[in-house]
Amino acid sequence: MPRPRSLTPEQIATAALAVLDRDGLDGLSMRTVAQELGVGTMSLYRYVSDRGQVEELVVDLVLQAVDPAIPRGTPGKRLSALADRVRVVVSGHPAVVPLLLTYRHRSPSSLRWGEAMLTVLTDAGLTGKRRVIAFRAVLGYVFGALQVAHFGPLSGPGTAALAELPPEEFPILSETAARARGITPEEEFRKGFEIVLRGLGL
Amino acid sequence: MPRPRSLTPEQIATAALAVLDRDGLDGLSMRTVAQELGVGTMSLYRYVSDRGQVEELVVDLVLQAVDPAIPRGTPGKRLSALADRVRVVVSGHPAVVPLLLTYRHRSPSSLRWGEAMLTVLTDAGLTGKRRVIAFRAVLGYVFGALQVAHFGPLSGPGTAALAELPPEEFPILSETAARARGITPEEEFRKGFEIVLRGLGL
DNA sequence: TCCTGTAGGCGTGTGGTGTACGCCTACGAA
DNA sequence: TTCGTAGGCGTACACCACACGCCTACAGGA
Repeated sequence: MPRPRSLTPEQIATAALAVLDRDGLDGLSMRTVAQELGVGTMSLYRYVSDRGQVEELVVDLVLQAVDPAIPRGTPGKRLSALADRVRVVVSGHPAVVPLLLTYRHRSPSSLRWGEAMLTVLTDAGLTGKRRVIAFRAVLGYVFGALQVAHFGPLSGPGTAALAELPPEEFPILSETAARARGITPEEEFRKGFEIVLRGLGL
Repeated sequence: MPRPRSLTPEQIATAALAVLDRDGLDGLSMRTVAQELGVGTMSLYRYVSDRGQVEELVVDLVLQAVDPAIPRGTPGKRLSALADRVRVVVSGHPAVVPLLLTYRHRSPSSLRWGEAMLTVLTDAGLTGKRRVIAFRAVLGYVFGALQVAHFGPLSGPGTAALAELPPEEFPILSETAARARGITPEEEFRKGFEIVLRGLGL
């Protein structure tokens, strides 16, 4: 066999994540990733079929850092801990947030995390269609909340602008936005997830 | 004053939405929108500062179709109806889903909808920090669920692939995915939202 | 040691993108 | 009729993803 491969998918993912962390999503391109690896742009195509696959690799690399082991405690505590692990890991790489929903379902790490969540839901007595709905609702909340927090953080200019809205037209929205300043992303995510848990009866 | 303006923001939004509905998000570009309007590409820049503003216009155009009037019924019924109006409107233009979370907070129509949701939450007795958390959780669920449904519908190839996963490694995930086939987006969204409502005590 | 087939590295080219710049001109007011 | 303003937009540039095909590094066989 001639010419052993010189790049691993993991190296590509690591390089892409470095670019993402440094220059954001706009800075991510085949050129910049190749440059980060010290390799020609077209060489990347020996290892991935297109840009989407690079994004897929980087999403999985990030989610690999989520420990899928099932924590101890009540079902509610277990689910909270599993969900919060995703929040912690993702908040370390905010630029990947927009990619999460697109590639989540193709990431093996995400699948392992999903199996863990479903295991806890099953232990809690959920089966059949109810379990499907519960799992999808949790998915929607977790990834939706991460994106809402990313694109419009409570301690950001967006919320500040809402607080300045004319009170005669938006009385409650402006008041609520003013009240929101200072709530941390961690508290927002955790208490929001508690609402979902309560809805599940856990 | 010479040369009256020949394009309105609404016309631009309508043209962009037509492109989006016809050719999807990938088909949306300044060139295609200009062509749709029968105008030169650069002429658009007399009316918008960049592509992002076109996307903003189209998101608001879509959300304008959401009636922000507060429905009758219990608080739970009111919130469900308001949320479902968003789902119905958005499902008519699936290609805008990825744009929603990015531009939601700059859309006047979205603000009016938010004020309506908050009004119901307030009528139900929520105030202060609890109201902030509740509102953000609802936002996270609504927009997250729409995206989850868009990128990985239960009756789509993604879920079918999950059902084929090795049962020894993903016993519950594969079983749950198999059970998911045939659940409509409407049912998924509505029952998921009921979980959130129950968590809010409504 | 040399040869050779395979597959990695990547330069070049194509058709797309967003948008800066600056010319031409249609138009309303004087 | 003239003139100033602002709309319309052609051209150009930098960037993008990626198809194609050449060159060459390498491992195994002779």
